[in-house]
Amino acid sequence: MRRARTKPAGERRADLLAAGRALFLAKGIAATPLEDITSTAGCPKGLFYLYFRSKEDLLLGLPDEFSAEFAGRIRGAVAAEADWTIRLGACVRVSFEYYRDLLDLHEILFHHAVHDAGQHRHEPLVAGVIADLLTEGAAAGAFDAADPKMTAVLCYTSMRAFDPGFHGGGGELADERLRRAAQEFFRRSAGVR
Amino acid sequence: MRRARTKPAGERRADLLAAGRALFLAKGIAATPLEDITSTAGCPKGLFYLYFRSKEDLLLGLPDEFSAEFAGRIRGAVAAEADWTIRLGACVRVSFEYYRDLLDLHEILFHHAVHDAGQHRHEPLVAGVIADLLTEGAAAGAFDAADPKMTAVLCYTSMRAFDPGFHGGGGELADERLRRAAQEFFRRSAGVR
Amino acid sequence: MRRARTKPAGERRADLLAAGRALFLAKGIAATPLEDITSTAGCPKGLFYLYFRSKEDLLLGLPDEFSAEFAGRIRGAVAAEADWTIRLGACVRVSFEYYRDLLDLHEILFHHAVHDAGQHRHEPLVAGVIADLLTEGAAAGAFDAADPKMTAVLCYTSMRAFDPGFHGGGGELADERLRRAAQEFFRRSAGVR
Amino acid sequence: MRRARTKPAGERRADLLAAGRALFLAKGIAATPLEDITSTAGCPKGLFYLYFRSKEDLLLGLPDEFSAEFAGRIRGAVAAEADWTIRLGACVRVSFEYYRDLLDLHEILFHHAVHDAGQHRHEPLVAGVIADLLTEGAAAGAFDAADPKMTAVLCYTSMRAFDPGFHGGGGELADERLRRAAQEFFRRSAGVR
DNA sequence: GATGAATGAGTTTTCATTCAT
DNA sequence: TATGAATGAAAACTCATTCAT
Repeated sequence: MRRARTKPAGERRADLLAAGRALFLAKGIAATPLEDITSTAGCPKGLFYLYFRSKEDLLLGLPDEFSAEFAGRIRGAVAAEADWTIRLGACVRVSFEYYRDLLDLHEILFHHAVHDAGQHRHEPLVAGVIADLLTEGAAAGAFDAADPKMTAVLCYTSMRAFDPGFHGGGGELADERLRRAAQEFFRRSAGVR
Repeated sequence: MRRARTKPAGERRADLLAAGRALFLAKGIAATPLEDITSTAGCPKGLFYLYFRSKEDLLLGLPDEFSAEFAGRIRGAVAAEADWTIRLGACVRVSFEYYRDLLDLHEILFHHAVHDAGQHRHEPLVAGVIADLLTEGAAAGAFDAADPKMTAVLCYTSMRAFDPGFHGGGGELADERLRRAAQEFFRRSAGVR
Repeated sequence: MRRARTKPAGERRADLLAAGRALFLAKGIAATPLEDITSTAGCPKGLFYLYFRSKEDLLLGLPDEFSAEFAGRIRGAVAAEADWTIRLGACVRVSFEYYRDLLDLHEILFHHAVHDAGQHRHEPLVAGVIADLLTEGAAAGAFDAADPKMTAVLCYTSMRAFDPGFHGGGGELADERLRRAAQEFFRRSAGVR
Repeated sequence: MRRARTKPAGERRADLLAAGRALFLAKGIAATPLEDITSTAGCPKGLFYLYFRSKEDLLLGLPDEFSAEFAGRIRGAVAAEADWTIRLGACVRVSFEYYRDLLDLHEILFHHAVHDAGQHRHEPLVAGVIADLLTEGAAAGAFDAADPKMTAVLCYTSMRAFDPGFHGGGGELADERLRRAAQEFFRRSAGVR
């Protein structure tokens, strides 16, 4: 029929969110006019305001989504393993992948938030998952981090190195080196026995 | 005399750079109109274009300044010590201080660069200093990092945890914990013997 | 049953008219989106167009209502009295009351009409009632207005002074003074013998 | 030279004010886009915001201008006469003229203000001038208004009858009748001896 | 050089009205 | 009949950059 002018509200909202996500990632927030978002989402400009109060409002909707997704991915990968060291490795692997996909957006949103709503409320989620991993691993006698919570924060922030931007055009080789270094880096930080 | 309208070119440029830095930090790049910069710098709007080709041009001038300053501070602190482990500690200490002052601007510029000029040209400088420290320390038999360069990148990125935003309102206590955890974190990563 | 979605057409129309009246009064015509009207009336947006051709059409429906109501009230009050001077007093009293309730809306509609449909078609009604009073009173030998019709117009317009806005926050005392002054004012204008 | 891209600030502001005045009068506030104002004033859109913070701000600038002008005109005409009854007549004549020119704008602004800033702060000025006339005339033994202040308010509001809209297309004859009736109306209200 | 008024393309946002369901 | 998502033209406002003085 190809009619479908009307879409379920949830889907429309998701389309707009996705369009915003893609465009902010590609060009930055300020450089993305609202009209680009709606045309990418395949809807007229005015419809945007049926789902979001303003451009700002769209921005506010994105971080939660991602932080939750990131945290969920790590948790899932960790839960799939039994051995603590392997769990730690899984955490690193998944994060590496995630950053490759979404870090930039994460960062963009993160920084936008700084100027606006004040503090970064979406970060702790991921750092918390890592902290849990370190704490529980320590309780199980597998790790030995002096201050799991703070260590988790440091581990979390170090992940930004996974952003391809950090080592020019190293290519696959550099990637592989980075993965390996990160695995070692996390193991040492966690104090793997 | 009421003259004094004229200022040495170097000073004017510096004033504008400083004004930009302060305002970008406070409100973000997109949210800072050029006029705010000139009025903060205390000069007429038109004068701006005598010192910079465009707003963008001002942005481009800032990162080098900071990256060099950061790298220089670390290098200085490291050089002031003889023992490798203490040098590492000094590196962490200085970085902590630096981030407290300037991280946000650093980040803002960093992210602006991503969408614009492409790759982050100012990061490697600092990561390079850390890499040198790890490499030289390893050569001296004090450290044992498998891949000093990559480890340095990870160490460098982890420093973002020093951003006060990362742990709500922890206050002095949390700061102290973080400093201590960071020292341990770096020592482990470096593989201090 | 959860039915009751349907309402008699007359009632729906009245609800919308009432909602428009209240909102135009509170915020002005231009500042009142159609959606506010329908939501205040408790009906979906689309339904509006079943009862009115356009927003403009709603506006057009309001003045007649009010002008007729106002004229009717005066006529009623006048008819209830026998003495001409008392009749004039009743006219003033009723007008005072009416203006306190509805002047603003009256004015809003009046002004809207100016730019739109051209001339104020609802004013003459009230002025006409006053003109009748003056003319008939004069015929009965009770009044002596040189030009009853024009005098009636002047009397009618002077009533705008009853708008509370015209004398700040005078309170009850100022109100009483105004009532008294208006009574005298009308008596003199009518040339009460 | 016909250059003159630049204009004295005062003149530009006045041009915009005048353009706004003319257009609001002709089409109403809501129906006048900002761009019409600037194009009428012969300047680009953006320049508007150098002189006014917003469209609203322009509106706010108009009433004072007019109320002062109106009051001034009356005062001037009154001062030019010696006899109190003639003074009253001059007041009516001048007001009649004024209303013919500017009433609509006056009214438009008046009503806009109602919804915005609340109370009509510009009316009292004119009513005050009339009140002075009545009070001083009474002191001189020429008038006899029971409550000069309230009577002045009633006289002032009655002037709205001068708005051509109030008697359809009566033409010159109706105008003459209205002038005459108004003169008589004011004389009676003032209680001319 | 120095100045700040001028410029106008580009953005966000609003909302009356339509229309598929 | 009833609904509210869809539509897009139109409006307000911003601001980097230019340029006459």
